[in-house]
Amino acid sequence: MTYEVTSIVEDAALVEKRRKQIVDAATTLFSSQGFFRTTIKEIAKLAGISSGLIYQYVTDKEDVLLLVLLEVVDAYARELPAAIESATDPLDRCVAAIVAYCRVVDAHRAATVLAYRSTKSLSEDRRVRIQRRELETNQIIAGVITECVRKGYFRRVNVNVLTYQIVMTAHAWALKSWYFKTILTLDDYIEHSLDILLKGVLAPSAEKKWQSISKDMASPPSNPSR
Amino acid sequence: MTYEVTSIVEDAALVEKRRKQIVDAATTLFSSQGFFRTTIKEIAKLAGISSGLIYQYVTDKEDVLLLVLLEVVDAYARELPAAIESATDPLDRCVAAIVAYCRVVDAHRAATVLAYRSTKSLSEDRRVRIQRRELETNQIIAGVITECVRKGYFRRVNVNVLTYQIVMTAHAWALKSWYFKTILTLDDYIEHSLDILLKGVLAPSAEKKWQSISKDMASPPSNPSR
Amino acid sequence: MTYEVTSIVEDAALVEKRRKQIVDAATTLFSSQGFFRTTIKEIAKLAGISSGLIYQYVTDKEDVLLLVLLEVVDAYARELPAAIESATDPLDRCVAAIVAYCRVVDAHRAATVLAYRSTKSLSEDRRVRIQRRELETNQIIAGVITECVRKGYFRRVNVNVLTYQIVMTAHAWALKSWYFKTILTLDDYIEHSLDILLKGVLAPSAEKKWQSISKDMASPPSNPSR
Amino acid sequence: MTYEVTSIVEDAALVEKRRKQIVDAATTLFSSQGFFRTTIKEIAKLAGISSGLIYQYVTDKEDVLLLVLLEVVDAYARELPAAIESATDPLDRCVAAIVAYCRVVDAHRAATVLAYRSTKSLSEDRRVRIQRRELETNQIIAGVITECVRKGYFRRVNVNVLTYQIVMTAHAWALKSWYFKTILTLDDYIEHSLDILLKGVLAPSAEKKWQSISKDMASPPSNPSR
DNA sequence: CATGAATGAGCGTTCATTCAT
DNA sequence: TATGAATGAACGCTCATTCAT
Repeated sequence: MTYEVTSIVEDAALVEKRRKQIVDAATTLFSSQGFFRTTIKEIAKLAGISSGLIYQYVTDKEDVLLLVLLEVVDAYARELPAAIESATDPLDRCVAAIVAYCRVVDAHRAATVLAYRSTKSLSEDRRVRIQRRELETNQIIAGVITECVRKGYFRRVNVNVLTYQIVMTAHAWALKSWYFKTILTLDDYIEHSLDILLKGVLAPSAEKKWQSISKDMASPPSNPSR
Repeated sequence: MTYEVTSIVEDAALVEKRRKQIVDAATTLFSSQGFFRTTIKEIAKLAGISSGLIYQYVTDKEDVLLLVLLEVVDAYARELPAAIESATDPLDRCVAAIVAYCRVVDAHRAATVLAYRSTKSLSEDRRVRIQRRELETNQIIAGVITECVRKGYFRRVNVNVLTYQIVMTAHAWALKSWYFKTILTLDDYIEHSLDILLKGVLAPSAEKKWQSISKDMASPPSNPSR
Repeated sequence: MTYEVTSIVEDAALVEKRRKQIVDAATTLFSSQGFFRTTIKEIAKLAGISSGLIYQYVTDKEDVLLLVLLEVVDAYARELPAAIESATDPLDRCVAAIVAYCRVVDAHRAATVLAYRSTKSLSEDRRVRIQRRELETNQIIAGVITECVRKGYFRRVNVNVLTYQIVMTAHAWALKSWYFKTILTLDDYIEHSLDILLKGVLAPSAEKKWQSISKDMASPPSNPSR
Repeated sequence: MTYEVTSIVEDAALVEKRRKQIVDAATTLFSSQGFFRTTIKEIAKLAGISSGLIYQYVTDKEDVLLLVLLEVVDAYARELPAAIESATDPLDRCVAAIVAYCRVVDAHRAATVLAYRSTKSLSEDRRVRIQRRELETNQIIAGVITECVRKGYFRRVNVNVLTYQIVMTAHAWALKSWYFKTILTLDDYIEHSLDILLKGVLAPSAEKKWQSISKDMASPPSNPSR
């Protein structure tokens, strides 16, 4: 997970450690105050180091933002595959992927919102690096969808549009948490979203299978018609 | 459309005119450079007035942002109802609402993205005002969905979740336009999205009606399985 | 005397006034502490304005240095011609030029030293501008030398080398004033320098004329052999 | 050649070696970028040592500058006497001294300019040490001039002024090399300068001797009247 | 002796905001 | 009402110097 962000310090372990301190502090601060309202000195203070030291591990304030955003997209890239591997049947895998994605978003809620707010604060080339990673993650989801289509579970839909529909559904949990948090839990949200999204693409022949999966899910929608 | 934003100047018509100049300039600049990278001087210059004058119509730089964001959410509040009124049957109204929402987003792509980027730059109370407006707009959509459910067109889904699913679908066109623009047109996007979203909630008895609506739409998905 | 240094402020008279304040303050400070040890805030304070205001009249700290150095070279360009015009005979004019040059240097001692210390702190293009002005001033001296040669007062010497010999003689008064001030006065210095320099280039036929000029000079070398 | 600059390290040979590394690196960097634009890290890197180590051999960054400038003035003090000893006749010795001085300056062009730029960056007491050395070197030249005067080769001129005239002539080759390099070679420059300077002080009786010396010089002025 | 990570004071510069005109 | 010159707090960043290893 080398970030291709150059550091003056050579000791790899130290770089790892310091960067973690910096990124952790910056994530907290950027999330609550935004990139521009956060000062390098605040980051340094929260990270427990001096402000000058940050520049031994990073070239720019923008570089700190890049590191923070990479951390988020990497969390997806790390955790999604693990979730998928737990199952073999395409439909199971698809559901697992969606559930996992939503949970990762929930765990990184602040950082997810930050990505939407701050990606444009990056220089062109750094922004492109983030977008490339997002596409890579999306390919994982697109992959399981394609499996489902091949296996005849899904009717023939536009895979890319469906992929983003799923992605946006997950992101919405973070982006609109100020609203959702007032009306339902994450598990409810996942249930309802799966219900809406998958019902729309299931082939008739797969509906029975879906119902059994649906029933197995831990906490059934508590309030289906609110 | 009094914005509850205090102005020193009393002549209402002049206030209207100046604010329009300011908001237009600010929208352009905020969208391309972001809130923090844009200076009051730049806004003044583009608006064709002096920087000092801005403070006769606004208390703060943040106030300018508020005005800009209110403009966007108002565009929804203005144009959605118009689209809905064109039809009477709930399903037609629902489709019309979704299509209209997507088109409004497309017309305000930059500003929509801006809303996601910059809402958090507002102070708590101003942010809440924006969110309240967003909810009001969403109520319009929730309304037509409820109509569809009552009429038996839609099965009993969580109306609020579905509403945001629709909203996020429309917003996604703006938020991920860097990607979508490379693979399909707005019309294609709307088609595919409707296909996925509505199929998932239509009651069996309404499917025939949906098919006829679907067929009437100008440009059918040109590439359904891409 | 437009300095081709861009200012944000448009009122020409104000620009003139503020720049004078800035240049005067900067000249004092740069001379006593050097360019790098002097801060913008110090300049602002001494100039009686705020630090931010400086950037309305200058783009850079380096720009302030440029203005200061231009002031010095302009002093030469302004005062030399005046001194020369006072006489018509080439030899008289040449002596007048040298004397005048030495006096200008004396009046701008600190700034002259500054030019030697700090010209290299300028960016390439700004340094070139200064050098070009220096050459222009030198042309004035080279001109009177050429006149003297044509008139047969001077034997045929390398005009450019002699020109710089004269220039360096004058500058030396500033550059080595820490030494000269301990052993003689400016007038003495001029006398001795003229004695050495001109004797070396006078044609035999002009020696009589030189002696009469020499005798006319106010304060004869008080200590010819020290 | 103990520089009276205190070092923590005791091994004299090592001190010598390290100081040479440091001074060599610093001379290069100071000359091209100036004292303030050069960082201790850059010096350390070019010297092939760590930045911390420099402080074992020097107390200050300013101390490094002192060492560098002492090196230059020492070059004069070292090489001038050698040049003079090659001849016995005062006039020969004088010419040899001037020629040698010019050549030393040429060999240390960058460092000579550096001395003019940076001497004032030193603290008072360190600056005085440099000036004292400069005066010592000048005494060598003043010495041969005095010899010439005693021997009747030179008329009675102000020895100190003439000494500095010579010194400045040599320094000018470095200070104004941006100009001279475009119009003549070092040898031409020396020729012309000697021609102007010495002609002005030669007693009539010594002119013949001067002419024979002059003729012996390798490359006669190629362009005497330019 | 030597290293280089760490510190933190201090600088140039920007820009929202004010206010005399 | 309108202007734009003026203010000054605040920020990102640099770098001489120290010190644990």
